[in-house]
Amino acid sequence: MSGTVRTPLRRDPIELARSNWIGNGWSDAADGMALVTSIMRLQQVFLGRVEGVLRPHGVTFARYEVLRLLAFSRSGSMPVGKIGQRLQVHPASVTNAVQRLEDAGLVRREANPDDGRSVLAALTPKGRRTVERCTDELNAQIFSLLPISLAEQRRAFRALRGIRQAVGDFA
Amino acid sequence: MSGTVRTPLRRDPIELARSNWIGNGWSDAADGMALVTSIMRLQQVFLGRVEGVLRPHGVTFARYEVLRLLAFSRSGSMPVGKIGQRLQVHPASVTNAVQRLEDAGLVRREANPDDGRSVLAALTPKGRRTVERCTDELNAQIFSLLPISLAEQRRAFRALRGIRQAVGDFA
DNA sequence: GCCGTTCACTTTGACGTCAAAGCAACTTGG
DNA sequence: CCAAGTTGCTTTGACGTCAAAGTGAACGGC
Repeated sequence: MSGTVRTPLRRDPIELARSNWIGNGWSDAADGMALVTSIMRLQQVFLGRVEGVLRPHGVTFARYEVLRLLAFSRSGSMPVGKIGQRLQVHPASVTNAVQRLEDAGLVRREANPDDGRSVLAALTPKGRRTVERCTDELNAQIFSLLPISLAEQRRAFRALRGIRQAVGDFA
Repeated sequence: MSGTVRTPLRRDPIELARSNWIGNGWSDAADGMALVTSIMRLQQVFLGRVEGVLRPHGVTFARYEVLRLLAFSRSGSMPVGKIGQRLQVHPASVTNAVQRLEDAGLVRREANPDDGRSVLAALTPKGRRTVERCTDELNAQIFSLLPISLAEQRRAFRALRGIRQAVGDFA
């Protein structure tokens, strides 16, 4: 969709919605609506950019996150269920991602010797090379180039972390 | 998935990732990574909550946004292309949403008398009743109850708006 | 007045996400 | 020690999103 918006809109559509909210007597919800909507929109923007960087490497953001997590782990492998907990995604999504990563030769499935129900996902050498390259590009092209100051990034992060904590994302 | 996370994680997984970033010498990208990841995660959380509120009304968030936009318009109708621009979503997504809203009797498609290529989506009375009920519930159950102060909501909104503007979301 | 281009929308296909159901392995109470 | 319940993962189905291709209407230059 990024490529579809020919002309940037004159006025911020979220400010417009906020005005409409206030005009309808919903002032007490206007700021929350604006914040939630902003988050929705930015997720869409960032996801598009991130996938643009990752596409040449043949991975999506969901799969990159799995690779990244495995690369940080001591052994380079982890039970599928634990991946889901750490990334906070549905088990079915992890199954899907690991399946495709395995098809691409970036990950190998192994039996868990400690638990016959569990499946380990293990990084292959190719997977490790891929994740390092992807990380370098994401850092260089996106994460280190956000168009607001570091101080503002940290402030925004802290505010959002407050929400995440309050909704029970972590203790 | 909300219902799938049994136990909140001990430590914030994003803080963990941030530590790993710094430990790997990617300090200049760590804050950006943390902010982007937070946005991704919160989108998931809020989308889940919003859809939970809307589900009993038989609409999804994507469809609700279309209804809400139409309800704010003078005539209660709008070309589908303009809907896509205002909501900043791909034309195919609008086609999809309008199709399902029409199937549910919440919207009617009409020819645009001014342009034979264009299709108008027009709110039906049932659509208008639905969107008002949905808005009331979203306001009461989500937007007016965010677990950070109004001041923090506004600060976070402004920081995120700065990003949205910088990436060309609006002029 | 025509032809080529642009524009508005739709269709198709790939992908990720969640919910719910299914299955096999592990655990627990009696 | 076995039946009942729980846990870890997979499968299936519905939905939204984007990219790319397709269709038909409108426009613009000659």
